[in-house]
This record gives sequence, structure tokens and C-alpha cells, in this order.
Amino acid sequence: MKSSVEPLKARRIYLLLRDRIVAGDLPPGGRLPGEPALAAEHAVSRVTVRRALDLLEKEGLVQRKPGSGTFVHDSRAVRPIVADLSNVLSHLIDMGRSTDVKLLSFGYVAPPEAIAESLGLKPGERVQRSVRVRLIDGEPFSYLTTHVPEWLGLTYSEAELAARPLLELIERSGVKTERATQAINATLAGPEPAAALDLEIGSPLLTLTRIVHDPSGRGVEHLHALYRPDRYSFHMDLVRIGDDGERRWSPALGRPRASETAKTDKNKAGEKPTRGSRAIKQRS
Amino acid sequence: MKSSVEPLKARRIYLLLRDRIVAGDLPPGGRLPGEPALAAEHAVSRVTVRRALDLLEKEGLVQRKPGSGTFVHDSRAVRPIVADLSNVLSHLIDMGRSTDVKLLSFGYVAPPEAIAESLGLKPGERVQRSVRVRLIDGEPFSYLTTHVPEWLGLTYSEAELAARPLLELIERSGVKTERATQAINATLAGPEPAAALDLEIGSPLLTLTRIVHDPSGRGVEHLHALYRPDRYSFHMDLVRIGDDGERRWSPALGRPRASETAKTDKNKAGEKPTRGSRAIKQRS
DNA sequence: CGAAGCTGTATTATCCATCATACAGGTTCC
DNA sequence: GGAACCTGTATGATGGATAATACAGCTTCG
Repeated sequence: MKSSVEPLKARRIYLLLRDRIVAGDLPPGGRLPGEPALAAEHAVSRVTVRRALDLLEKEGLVQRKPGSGTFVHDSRAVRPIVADLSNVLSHLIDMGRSTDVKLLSFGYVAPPEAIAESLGLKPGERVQRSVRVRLIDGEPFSYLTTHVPEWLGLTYSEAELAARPLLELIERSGVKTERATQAINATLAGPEPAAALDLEIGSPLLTLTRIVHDPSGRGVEHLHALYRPDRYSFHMDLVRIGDDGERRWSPALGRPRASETAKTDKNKAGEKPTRGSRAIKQRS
Repeated sequence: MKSSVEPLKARRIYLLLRDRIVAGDLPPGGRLPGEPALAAEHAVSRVTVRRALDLLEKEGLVQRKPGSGTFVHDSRAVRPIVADLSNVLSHLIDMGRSTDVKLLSFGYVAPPEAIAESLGLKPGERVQRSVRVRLIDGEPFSYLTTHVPEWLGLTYSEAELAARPLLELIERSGVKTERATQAINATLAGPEPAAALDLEIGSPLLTLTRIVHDPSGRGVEHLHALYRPDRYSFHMDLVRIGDDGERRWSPALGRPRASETAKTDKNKAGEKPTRGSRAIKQRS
């Protein structure tokens, strides 16, 4: 185990710089402020700034040139996968990229109350719980926890779950899946997801919680998915509908545009760097 | 000042326990293991466990009873506001809740390259940049950064932006907004958003990036929104469409069900006085 | 060339998260 | 009542992260 405790301020600065890089705020190939400037800007010592830059360099986001400066690596290789609303990745497979699934856990347990409630289970009813990780080109990008009522889970084997989509197995059993509700949110990575997704604890994650119902309204699947935001994001096209009184956006249906896959402009949690504030005297 | 650096192990345990609570693994009202037990389980000192519990208590997730134990708070009151796909909150207003907008920043600047590209601007073209914070019942829940081409931004004033929805101002100018694309992702809070949203730096945030186009395909608005995940989340209903070969989920259109979800979050009042800036009532 | 700026490296001192331990006071339950 | 829990609080010790400072070698540019 790594008993070496991770830095705090260093990590903070690392995250901030990383966000600005992936957001395109610091253009690829561009030089970022010098270590003394960064140290002053964030009110930390230069040693700490170096720690943050070490992390960025180790991840290949940044390239350091002694005597010259630190530069954003040109090939921002880490473009997120794009999934449409319905969470469809099929166009990725068309593109020749391979997705694999690792089954981390499989078993029958008593469900947490919240899940039992959302599936409409009777008290005492058990569920099949599985944890899977999806990989694209060998890299993990999602951490899936599913709960399925026991009577339904028993219609397929552990090996089948590891090999085929869960929804396919459910429908094979004769259950019709017509409706679902889902919620998208954000959270921080706990120890298990962090390890499975090859992330640091405390990294941000996209979450998707989906509850699938059969036509009678009975819950048949509870899916909780965690996504690495640097490798996955939800995209959708919207059209403006409604007449003048109440116009609003509505998702544009139709085939997911297999258009240019990604035009990532993610986000910037940070803000504009106030330029021109330099002039730090590190020397006496 | 808050130079108080966050703990590491304490934060780890905090995240662990938090995940188990929100997942329903530890049922509401239940008592969680005693501090000595937790300390032994995670191989840390009791002081560290207490730090983690302090965080949970401050967030209202647990309640401590001296001499008795630490309990999961019954009413997990902090239910996020629910917005449907199109980011519509109208049902909240129907419910009598008030949303306000604070304009934090307004000005004309040279756009970051990523934004210029997504709006299809010519080199050298400037944009109007604004930063707003939305509040519900006085509590901030979203941090909006918008970029609008200068020629369009000049058709309205700063005061108008603070008082009316941006899209309404754009349409008033004669520009037709028919299409948009958006992406949903997750990130960590940087210093400015954290301060505006009354959060710690490094808190998780939901992000929404939307680019609005006019019928000719010209970009007219770049919206970057950050949402507090504990106060806001995206919900949607899905239906299963397509014939047998390729069945998939598709968003169910129609009015967003005024679902059970939004309840008043009884957060501890008082805390941070919202910083003095204008707060204007505005419809979603 | 030479000044200015940059990264790489080293040293010392300080701060703070964590540990280990002890004790006080409340609750639960037999 | 009293044993066995629990949370609240205080103590000192320790190690790692951070700060402050100094200097080396490199690149860029006038």
C-alpha cells in the first residue's frame, strides 16, 4: 500500500491547472506561467508548484523544458468518449474501438433500502448485485453497479453477465422493458471506484442512476454508473420547440449524429488568470 | 482566512462513509459503527475518524448524540432540485419557490480559443462575457458563464442581462435560435465557483456546456454552467424504441412530470451572508 | 555577449495532519 | 446501581508537506 500521504495544496494546484488545460483555457502548445508566477498566484511556495507540475508531467499533460518553460502537451490525446443521451456508444464500436467489461463482483444480497424502494421490492426480497467496469481500448472509463430482483437475476449466469449486456439478458428472460427514469449527477470518487477507474480518491465523477421498469411498472433493474469525466461525457442535440408563450429546448431525436466525434470544450472550474500580476521577489 | 488545508485520510474516510450513506447502505436513522470501531476498521486514529464525522455532520448527513452514537440523519432533506433534460425548472416556480440571479461579472473580452472556435468566430472578434449565479430560496445552486458574440451582446445592456433570461434577449434582437448542442460532464470546483456556490474548493460539480446556433449555423451563445450536485440534478424519462435488431433508450418527450422529487431542503440557515451584489428575481 | 527568465536542485525551518493515550460525562441495558 | 458502551476533549510526540532561500545550468532575445 502506498503509505505515502498525498500532498494537499500541491494536489489542489494540480487539479486547477489540469482543468484549465483540458478546458482549452491554456491552449495546447502554449507556455504556462513560470513556477514563481504560479507560486505567487496561488500563494504557495515554489516547491509546491513543482509538485503539481510533476504530476501533470507524469500524466503527459505538460512538457517541461529546462531554461525555457513548461508547455501544454500538443496532442491532447485524452478526448472524452461521446455518448448520446440514451447512453449509446454504438458509433464507437463502428469506429473500430474495442470495449471490454470486467466483472468485479457478483452475488445475491439484501438490498439497501433505497434500492429496494426504487425497485418496488417487498421487504425481505433479495437482489442480485453486480459490479462491472467497462474499458475502452484497455482503459477503464465506467464503473457500473447494478441491482436486479432475485427472480430475474436467476435467469442468467455470472458468466453470461460478464459477456453480454444486462438489458439483453433481462429481455431474453421474457421481461419487457419499456420505460426507465434516470438522473445525472456528479460526485467524488471513493476508494473502490477510484481504484477500478485508475483514479485518485477524490477525483470528480459523472454519475448516472437509471431505474428500468417493465410495462406493469415493476422495477427490474437499478443501475448506478460512475464515469470518468475525462473519458466520457453526455452529448445531445437540442431543438427549440413550443410556441411563443413558452418556448423551451427539447432533445432532438433521431440517430445519434455520427458527426465529428468530439469537439471537446469541457469546462473550466477555474477562472480567468489575472494577467499582469507578476513581479514576485523570491530573492532578498 | 481559510488557509485550513483539508485532511487526507480524514477526507478519504469521509468520502467512504458518505458514499455508503447516500447509497442507502447505511439506512436513514440507523446508527453507524462507533468511532473506535471505525478507527480500527480503517487503520487510523480516532482523531481522524472524528474529522471525517465532523464533515458529515456539517453537511447534515449524520447526527451525533453524545453517549449514544452517531446516526444517519433521517430526513435526507437535501434532495437536489430536479431539472429535466432541457434544463427547465418551470415546475419549481409553479411550486412557489423563488429563483434569483446575481450578476457577478459583465464585460467584453477576447475569447479563449476553445470558445471562439465553438462559436465560429473570426480571429480577433470579441465576445461579451458574463458570469451569473442562480439561487433558489436564497441558496446558490448554479454558476453560469456565458459568451456571446460582441455584435449580439451590444443589443442589450448589463441591467437587462441581470433581469431577463439571456436567450430571451437574444431572440428579442431578431436572432432565431433553433438548434443547440450540449454536453454534460463533471469537474471539481475552482476557487471562484467554490466561493460563489458556497462550497469548498475541490467539491464535485455537474457541468453543462451548451452552444446555441442560429438557423444558419452561426454560434450565438456559449453557455458554461456549473451546478451543485446536492442541489441540482438532471432527470429524464426514457422509453425503449427501435425494432428488435437495435433497441435502445430514447428520451420520453412531453411535459416533465412534476415528480416527487423536489422538496424543500432544510439546510442550516444563517452561515454565509451572500455577498453584496444585486439579486434580481427572474424567471427560468 | 550578456541580461533576464526559466527549470533543476539543495538546505533548513516551520507547520499541520495524524497518532497514541488518557479522562470526563452521557446513554443503554441488565 | 453498575458495567459497557458511546461521544466530547485534551495532551504531547512524530513525520511529512510546505515555506523560504540560495545557487546552478539552460534558453531566449536584444
